[in-house]
Amino acid sequence: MNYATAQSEKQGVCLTRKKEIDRDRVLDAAEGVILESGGRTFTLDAVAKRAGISKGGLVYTFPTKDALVRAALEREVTRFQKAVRRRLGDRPLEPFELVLAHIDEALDEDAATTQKAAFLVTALVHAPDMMEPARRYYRALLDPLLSESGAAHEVRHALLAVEGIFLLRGLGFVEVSAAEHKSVLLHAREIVARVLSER
Amino acid sequence: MNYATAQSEKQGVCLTRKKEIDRDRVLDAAEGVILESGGRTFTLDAVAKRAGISKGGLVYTFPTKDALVRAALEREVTRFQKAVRRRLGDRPLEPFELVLAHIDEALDEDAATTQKAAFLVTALVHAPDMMEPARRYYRALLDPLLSESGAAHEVRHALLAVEGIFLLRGLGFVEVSAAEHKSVLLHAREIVARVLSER
DNA sequence: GTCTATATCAAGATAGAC
DNA sequence: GTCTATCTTGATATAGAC
Repeated sequence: MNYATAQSEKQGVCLTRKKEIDRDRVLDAAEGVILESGGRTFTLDAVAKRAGISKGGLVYTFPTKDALVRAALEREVTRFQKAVRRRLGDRPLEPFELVLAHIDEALDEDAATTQKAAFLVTALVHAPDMMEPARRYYRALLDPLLSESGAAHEVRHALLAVEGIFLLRGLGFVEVSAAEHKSVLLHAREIVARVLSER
Repeated sequence: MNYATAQSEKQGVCLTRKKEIDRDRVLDAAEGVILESGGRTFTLDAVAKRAGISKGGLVYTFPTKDALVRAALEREVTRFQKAVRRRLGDRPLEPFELVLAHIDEALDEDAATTQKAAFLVTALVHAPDMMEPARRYYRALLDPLLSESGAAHEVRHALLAVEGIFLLRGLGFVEVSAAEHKSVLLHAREIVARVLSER
């Protein structure tokens, strides 16, 4: 059957055959549009144009706008999550160490990446029920800290400060230089590191 | 002239004449729609219906959607700002005390009000350049803390944690009970109060 | 000053050619 | 699998009656 033939052709490495739409390239375009326009002109046309494909091709790859937003958010969250896990090596996911790794990863990303992730928040407005990936991530990070123990208080506070500057800046509520942002993260890191060393 | 007559009739207390559209009622409706729908069905029709007026009447009162969003945000920010100022009485706007008053006011508001304000963030996506009121407020609050002095570090950190839980919760990234939210704010308040008393 | 009815336009989604 | 062209919807904004 030529259907099966087409399938196998698709899965192999094709240098000569018709190009397939690169999902990552599309997601980059989507994030780029959101980042630059702040969400107002976050339209399928804009994404397609930026990705250098037609709207039909875009819609074929991501059947709905929700699917596009979900994929963009999911990619961003899992990328960050994997980077955090990598820092922990094969150690178990101990709550305080998880927070420390989270902060360290945030410190390592440059301002542009931070901004990029923050503006994904904007996308949520277009598809508010698509934030499950982000919710899962934050739950793992924050839930263990919502108990009432003293040290958890401190770590929770540090984590919230990190997210606070991240969101305030990303949403455009405050203008904060990269240096000031970094200074906040370093302070938070100090606190968590101290708590960890004192145990 | 009957034009002047109509004007004076409008300005006086009219019990019998045709009612004038209550701007606050409209803004309440706008916030209600945003709050319940998360911004997706934040449409003029929805606002008009909720306010119990026609779309024409709505558009007459707020000529554009941007004007509506701006007014809603401005009202919310100035309301909060005035409440904070009231706490300070006639004292000058000393940075640390300002932060303390900000936290105290946030503590006094119930969860619903907090959520309401947080979801106004959603409205910003519809009119991103309308956030000047919020930016002004945050600038006054945060800028004095961005210096490098040690005490400012601590106060800044506390403030950011407060805003962090506020935004994470308001945007739906984490599910936090009212009690947990309050606990975070109380911890932050403790820190700022201690810094103030130690000076 | 407020309402009804409508023009206008843009965006998400579809159908069919290649 | 991707593209062009089109359909459909729904939302902003306007025009004109009351």
